[in-house]
Formats: sequence, C-alpha cells, structure tokens
Amino acid sequence: MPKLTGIYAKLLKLYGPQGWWPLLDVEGKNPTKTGSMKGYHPKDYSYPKTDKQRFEICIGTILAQNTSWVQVEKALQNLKKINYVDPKKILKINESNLGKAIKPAGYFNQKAKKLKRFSEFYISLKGKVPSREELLNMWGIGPETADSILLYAYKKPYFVIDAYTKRIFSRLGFFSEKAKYDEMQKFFMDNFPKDYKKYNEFHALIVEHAKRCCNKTNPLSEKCILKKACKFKNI
DNA sequence: AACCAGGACGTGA
DNA sequence: TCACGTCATGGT
Repeated sequence: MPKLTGIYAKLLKLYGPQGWWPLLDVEGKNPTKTGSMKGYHPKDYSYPKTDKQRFEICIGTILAQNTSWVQVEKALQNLKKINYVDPKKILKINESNLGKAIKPAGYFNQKAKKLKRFSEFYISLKGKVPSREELLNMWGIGPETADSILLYAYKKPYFVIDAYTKRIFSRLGFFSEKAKYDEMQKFFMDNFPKDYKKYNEFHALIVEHAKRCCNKTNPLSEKCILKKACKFKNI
C-alpha cells in the first residue's frame, strides 16, 4: 500500500497548489479556475485574513453540504449582492428571504435555518476559536462541516473526510467502504504530517483528483496516476 | 432522463 | 448502532 505522503506529492506535482478555500474576492490574485469566482489563492495559506472572510468560509461549508460548488458560488454571490455575508445581517433577514437568496445551493429551507443558527453561535464566540465539540453540538453541523470550518476558516489541523476521500482511499485499500468518519480521520492524522497547510492542500487535491478521475460508479483508470494501487477494478 | 454533487438529521428496528 | 428516508437545486 502506498504512503499518504507519496500520494500527496504525486497529486501536488500533477495538479499544482489548489488555492483553497475559495473566497468571493481575493485582492490581487489571478483566477486559476473557470467560472465567475476569482477567489482561489494558490500557494497562499494565509487566508482568511479578515473576520469577514472567515465568516464567509464558515457559511460556505454549510452551503456546500451535498451540493456542487458552482451552486454554492451562486448562493454566496446572491448574499454578497445584498451585502449579507455578515452574521448580524443573517440574523436580521427573515428566514424565507434568506432561503430565497441561497436557493441555488439546494436544501434552502434547512440551510437557511442552519445559517441563522450558526450566525448566532458565531457572534457568541466573539472571535474565539470554537472547539470541535461545540461545532458538533450545533444543529446542522456534522463532522465534515466542523472539520472544514476548523481547517479552512481557523487554520487548525483537522483532516477533512468527504465522500471523495472515502471513495478514493477505500479503493486504494486504506480502509473499507463502510469505514466511519472518525476512523478515517484518525488514519490520516496518524499517517500524515500534522500541518494545517498540508491538510488544506491535500484535501483540495483529493477533491480535484476525484472530480477528474474517480467517478462514483467507475474510475477513469486510463488517466488515473494512482491506478496501479486501485482495487476498484477487482471488485 | 436518471444520476449525483466538497452532508446532516430524524426515524424505526 | 445502523439502515433508510428526507431535504432540493441544477450539471451532465
């Protein structure tokens, strides 16, 4: 079985720095991705630089639940248009109108409620870093969202496990398809340097690789650089 | 035209 | 605990 550090190096060489977490606007950065968002910032792990950016990332992780990123972009841009990427303003707007603004991201009734609950929590923090337990105790925030917030909004080394990570690394034989979240996370955190910059980059690279060549029903093995170790074809 | 996307929660067994 | 159903828009 290949090592995580080796896979990380391969993916980084192949795809390059991914510039996560994307923001609505990043001053002085050139877009490296298609679409209207110019907010990727490759090789710069200093974001978020402001509280406003931090909050934007937090609500982005909630909006991104089981939804493609392009849809999240639309929802965020709608919020930005009315200048509502702000916890106090999200508390002020009525839930129905909030839902209307974030509609493109899907599950808009649930997500409107989640954004309101989170905004209240965020204000109560007064700049303090939330613990993982505090986040998990919030309605609407599960393990992946909690870890995404800690990693990408607060630069804390919590490895994010998503459906892509599970798919790729179970196919590579690191764990079974029905491994639990905490089990998978522990594996990554025990076998990879505990560095928030590398956690940031690795997760983003995993997403990129999964999108390009690790489909749900079949891997695009001809272009997958990890195909030698992939067990999928033998299942 | 099904299928799925940078999940989480509620329910009944 | 766990296997399912629900939430919902919009790309391919």
